[in-house]
Amino acid sequence: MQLNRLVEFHKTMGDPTRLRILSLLSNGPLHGQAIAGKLGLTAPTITHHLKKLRDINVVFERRDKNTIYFNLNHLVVKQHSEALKQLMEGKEISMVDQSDEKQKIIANFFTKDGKLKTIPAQRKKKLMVFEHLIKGIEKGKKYEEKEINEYILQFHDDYATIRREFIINHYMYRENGIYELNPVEMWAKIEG
Amino acid sequence: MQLNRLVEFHKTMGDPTRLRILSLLSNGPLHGQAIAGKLGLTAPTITHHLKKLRDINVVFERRDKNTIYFNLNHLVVKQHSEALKQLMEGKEISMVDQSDEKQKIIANFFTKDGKLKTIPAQRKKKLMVFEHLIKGIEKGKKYEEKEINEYILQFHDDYATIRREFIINHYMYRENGIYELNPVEMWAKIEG
DNA sequence: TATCTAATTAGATTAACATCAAATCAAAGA
DNA sequence: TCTTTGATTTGATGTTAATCTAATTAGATA
Repeated sequence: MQLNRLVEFHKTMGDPTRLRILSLLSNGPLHGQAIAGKLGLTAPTITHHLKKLRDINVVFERRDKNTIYFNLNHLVVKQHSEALKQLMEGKEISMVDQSDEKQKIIANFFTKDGKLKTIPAQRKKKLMVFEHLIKGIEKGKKYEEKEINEYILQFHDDYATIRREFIINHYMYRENGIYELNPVEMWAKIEG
Repeated sequence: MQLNRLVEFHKTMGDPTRLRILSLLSNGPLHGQAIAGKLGLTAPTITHHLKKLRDINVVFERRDKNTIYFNLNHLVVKQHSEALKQLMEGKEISMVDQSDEKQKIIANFFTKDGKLKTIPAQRKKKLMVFEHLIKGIEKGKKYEEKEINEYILQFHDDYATIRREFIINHYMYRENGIYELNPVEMWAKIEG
């Protein structure tokens, strides 16, 4: 987890209007005007806040005709909450003041706001990146394919490819459309 | 959990300097000048940030001679992380838009930033307040007395009284100085 | 094509806030 | 009492950000 991302996350959550928007979305998708109405604010204000919420990937949108429905992405919230708790337990902020070789390689493939620039071509590096991505997935929890897609989307548009790679390299397994994290021993080995 | 408190918490966490201070404190207490030195900032700046961190009870201080050592309070961080996750799961923001009778009584005993104004004299109300306070304690986890004190301190100065009440009314039990939450069935009953 | 609807952008206003230098405060020790 | 040391307060400065109104864009439908 990068310090920057964590700061942006909390800065975004530190506003009553945005928390209320998320609270509304927790009951299901809504379109902009509905949100504006329920909160007694104007449409531009809602657009403003939704942009910030999108920036940290905690909401995403689906279009239907002229109307855009905004959806909540629970996973991203959980991931950041976890990161903060770990920071409090003395865990290092990686890829910022970390000089470790492996961390440096990984950092090269991400933008400063945490997006994956490209999927590495080299197998070894690719696996390092996947191991990093998988960190937000909880052990022992069952995920719908849709949830996995939304989770990956915060890092990269091509969620289908990456989701497939998670399976191929045994980071996760799938059963009847339900995904779950594999134990570490099963993951593809990074040689060298 | 009140919306205001959650907003203040996240606003406070949404600053790189403050996250770095907390990261430093996770390795043990430090005094102001030490923090300033490590972060390359001036003393007034550190004072400024520590005040904000104290406001949300995520740090507390102990004096030794002329020097003030700042300590991290893990529990409060965990509590707020949990509250946010629950908000995302559709749980209501209590005591804000909640009209429920019981919630109203409780709300009367707290300031808008979550401090307990007084310990209720009436037994029934007192128990309601205790049930509210205990919400940040994790089931099945063992706590040192010191941790319990620090946890209570975020609500009220007289942590000794309240800690004792927790035991008397069977919200928690103590064994060899280690505290743990009791199952709900054991708690004192609120009649009426 | 003209029109309706939902969302966004632009620009303005106002409030909050991070940081620093200089001044002040408070406890300890000489 | 005087000095030292660590922490805080004050005031200034520059920046970020929440919200609104008015104007604009972009799809959909008639």
